[in-house]
Amino acid sequence: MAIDLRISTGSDTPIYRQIFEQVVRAVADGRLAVGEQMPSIRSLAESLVVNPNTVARAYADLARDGILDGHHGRGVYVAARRQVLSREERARRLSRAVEVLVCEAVSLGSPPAEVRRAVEEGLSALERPVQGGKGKGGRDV
Amino acid sequence: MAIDLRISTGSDTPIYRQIFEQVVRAVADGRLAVGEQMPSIRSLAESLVVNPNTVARAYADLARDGILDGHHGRGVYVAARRQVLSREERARRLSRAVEVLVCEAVSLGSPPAEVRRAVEEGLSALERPVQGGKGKGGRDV
Amino acid sequence: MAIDLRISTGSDTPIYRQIFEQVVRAVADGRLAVGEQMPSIRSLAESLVVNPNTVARAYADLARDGILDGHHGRGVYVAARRQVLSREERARRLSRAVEVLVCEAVSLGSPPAEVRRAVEEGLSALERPVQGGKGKGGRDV
Amino acid sequence: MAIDLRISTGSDTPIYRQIFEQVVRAVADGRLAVGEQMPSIRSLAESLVVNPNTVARAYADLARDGILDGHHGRGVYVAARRQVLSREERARRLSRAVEVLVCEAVSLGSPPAEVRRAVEEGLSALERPVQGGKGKGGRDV
DNA sequence: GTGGTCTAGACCACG
DNA sequence: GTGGTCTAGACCACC
Repeated sequence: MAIDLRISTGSDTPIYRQIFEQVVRAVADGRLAVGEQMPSIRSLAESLVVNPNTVARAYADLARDGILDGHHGRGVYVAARRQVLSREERARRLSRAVEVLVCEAVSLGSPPAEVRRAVEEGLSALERPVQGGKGKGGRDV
Repeated sequence: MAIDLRISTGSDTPIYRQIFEQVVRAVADGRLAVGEQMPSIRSLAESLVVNPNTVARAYADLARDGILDGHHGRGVYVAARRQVLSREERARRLSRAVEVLVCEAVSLGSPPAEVRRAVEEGLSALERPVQGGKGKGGRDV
Repeated sequence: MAIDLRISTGSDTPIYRQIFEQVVRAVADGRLAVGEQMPSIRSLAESLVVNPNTVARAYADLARDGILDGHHGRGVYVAARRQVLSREERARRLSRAVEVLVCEAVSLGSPPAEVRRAVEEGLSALERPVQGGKGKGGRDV
Repeated sequence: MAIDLRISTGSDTPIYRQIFEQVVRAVADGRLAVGEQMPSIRSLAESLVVNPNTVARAYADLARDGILDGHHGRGVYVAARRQVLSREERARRLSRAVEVLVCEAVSLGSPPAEVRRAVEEGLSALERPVQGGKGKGGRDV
């Protein structure tokens, strides 16, 4: 199998977004090579036990962002990586994401050191291969 | 000084959440002092041109998290800081927030170093409370 | 089995709070098992003849306290039990609840012994979970 | 001074109720003797720094329950103690108050032992003279 | 179909 | 005047 996806129905992240993010990450990691064929929408939906519409939405978002290509009946492929966002836009989105994190930390009363530790932990997982589900555990309801 | 709030109706962040976040940050920054009275639900709703229920929801969430304290007929006040959630719950929420950030970073193609820099920038605002300037003339509410 | 809820509109306890309390007790009693699906907001609202928002508020409060877990488009489920609040916060809330009870007892002229007896009676329901009887034919929702 | 009242504006118990309950308790304790004159509405309101309407409401509730008597221009007096509620009604109210406490305990995840301890603590304060404010601290906003 | 957000406006409790 | 509760009904996101 080309890619190992884990979705968690217990997460508050929508399933289509989880698929999106994990594919993006797999491409970034090199676990999915440029030109490689993705599983079809229906087969992936079946193996993940989710609605095909959900997979279709993830694939559509990935195609929109230039990570995947095709899906006109001949299969879906990993596209050549290219920057779709300007440097400014990327910085804006990153700092918005950080803002959300910091706000959560402040509202929790977590000190900066605790935030840094959590961020390092989150980032460290980035550079190592995935070794299982993340979040609250897959398929928990 | 009260507080200068700005909301954007076009954002994908709900209005009540925008209010929540801005109040949290204002309290963390020291722009809102403990014991200070917040604008009333009705007056804030009027100046933001949103429904009073929306403001009420934000205030209720802030009260639930121990940031504000509301009293029947007497207004809403900035509460003394206290830890409401258990250590486990805080860790759970913090790591979920980090995961969202990391996924966003990966999706943006931002390397870990860039994430760390952005986080440090976000955290730095917490460690240097506002020093009493009058601002640039934003619309106080 | 779902759950048999009854609300009274004439009570001074808000409807959303009545729902909250009954669900809490049902979970504590074992009448609602972890992972079990709750009736949908709309269907419960219809059978209780209240506004869906009222049920939604009760469900939201229950989710906030870690008793239920709701997912977009997939319904609301009984969550795994966990400690959400810090020890200090729990002690604070518990002692406030006790104070209300004691004041009521004093106002009623009930001696301490009577209060202790009533408390034991109230607590005993927690320690003997329901044993699977079908009830007396209450209107299940 | 005949009676020492402490009100806490930080409590979620209405001020008029706090006054009510403390007077009831003082009568039960014997700190207020039958026939003793109460401070006037306006003087009590002034010393507690609350609205006279609030004191008036408390006195009215106390008169309704047969704890106070008079206030037709000749002052308010502690009435002869008498049972105003039937045994059944008292039991019903007490068990409702216990129900609220138990529900709170369950939703907090506090075990029965913790509840018993908190109740004992609350009851023990009953039999000793008051030695200061209770709750979150008087006059805190 | 599900839950989440927002608006509009009513009514009540508290001070 | 304040905040809290409830209703009615709209629109959106997710599955």
